[in-house]
Amino acid sequence: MTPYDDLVTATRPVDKFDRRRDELAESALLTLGELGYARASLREIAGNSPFSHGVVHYYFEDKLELVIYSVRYYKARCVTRYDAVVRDSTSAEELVEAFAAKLAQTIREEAPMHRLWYDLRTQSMFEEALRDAITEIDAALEAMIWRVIDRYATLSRHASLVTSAAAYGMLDGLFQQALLAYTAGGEPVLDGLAAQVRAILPLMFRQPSA
Amino acid sequence: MTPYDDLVTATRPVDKFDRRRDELAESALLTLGELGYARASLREIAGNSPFSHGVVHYYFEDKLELVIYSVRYYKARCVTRYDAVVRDSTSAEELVEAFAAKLAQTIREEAPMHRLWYDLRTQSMFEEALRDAITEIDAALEAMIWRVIDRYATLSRHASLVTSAAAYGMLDGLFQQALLAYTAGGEPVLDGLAAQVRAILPLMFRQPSA
DNA sequence: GCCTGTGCTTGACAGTTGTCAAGAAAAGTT
DNA sequence: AACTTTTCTTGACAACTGTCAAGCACAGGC
Repeated sequence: MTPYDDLVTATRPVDKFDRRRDELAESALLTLGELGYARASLREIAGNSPFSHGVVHYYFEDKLELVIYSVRYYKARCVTRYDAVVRDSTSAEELVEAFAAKLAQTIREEAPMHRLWYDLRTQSMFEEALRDAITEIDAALEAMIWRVIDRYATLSRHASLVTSAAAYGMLDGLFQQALLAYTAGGEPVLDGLAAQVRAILPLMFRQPSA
Repeated sequence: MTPYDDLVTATRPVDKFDRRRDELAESALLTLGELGYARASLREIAGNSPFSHGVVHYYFEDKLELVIYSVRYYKARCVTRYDAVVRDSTSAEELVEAFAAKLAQTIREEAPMHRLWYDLRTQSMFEEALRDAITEIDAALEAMIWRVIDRYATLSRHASLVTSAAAYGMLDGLFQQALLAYTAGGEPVLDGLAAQVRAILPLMFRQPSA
């Protein structure tokens, strides 16, 4: 770390360090997603990476820091998952359709990551050290869902009947249920999720009298 | 086990055996609820019981069998939790009110058991050996919720707009959210849960035009 | 070409885990 | 009272865990 490095780009050395952390996080997510938090040992994690098991303590304080860093690293990317849908939809019906499809797609394509998320969120009820990070990510996910709900309200010209927390809680429940069923039963259940969302989202808004 | 024992009561020895299993399960639930599935060791479990750590393998094949037996033992009691509410309510409003209160109460009084349940359900996505038992209990919980929904439909004379699975998924999501918040923030959040349920349950039925 | 510091590997550590066998203790039978 | 069976405890086992220190490899600066 020479002085003029800092002149060129103020955060160069940190960046290099952080790039390795990201690389490790990416590898860790593979194993964590496969085995879950409790059963993913550092040796197993390192085994699925280009590095040896000792390297973790060069880049992270302990296992917990690696896990938290990893899940933050993942979730940072995916809290914008529905933003394109929100932006591009031009009618409430189109929005619901695209949103439901995207929900099913992410289960299909990233089931292990979602399993890991629910695992960590549940562990945070037993392990206080996890709580802050989980709470923060959960809030970001709630905000993500609310952008969908709010957009629906705008497009349909109907005020939402539910709070942000309630909308997130309910949709998250359906999502988790679908993930569980998908894990046991595979592909077929995803159509059910889409159908559920199509049926339920409109109920959160003032109904056209019928 | 003498022959005439079987004459007196056909299942006597089994019952005695099972009574000890229940006793062990009850102790195990204490520790499991406190530490979660992964961190609750057999020694810790036995430590919170009148027995020593070796006794587990006299009554159970392995740790998994003990855990599954324990959670089954607990859930068998509590899938009837809302039946009195269902039976005694004489109006839809009264039903919602009593149901919401009961939901909050069970978080207040049995939070560790609920944490354990969600822990095990999540672990079942990683550990196939858990899946059958979890699936079965989950179905029983869904049926429990449906009895409430169905009763509401009868009392309010409005057909339900959601399926059994959807109703369970949504309410379970809200419940889990409240449990998480309660674990971090305590008592105050429970009022929020009751309010949410009051607001949301009616949305699952055909609305009075408004 | 030597030297220094960063990056990484290796091997060991102390502690914990589920499991089980050997036998003590208790209960039941004759 | 002698003997059998059931019940339970103790102590050991191999495997596995997170952690960390010692040292190798290899870059860049002199």
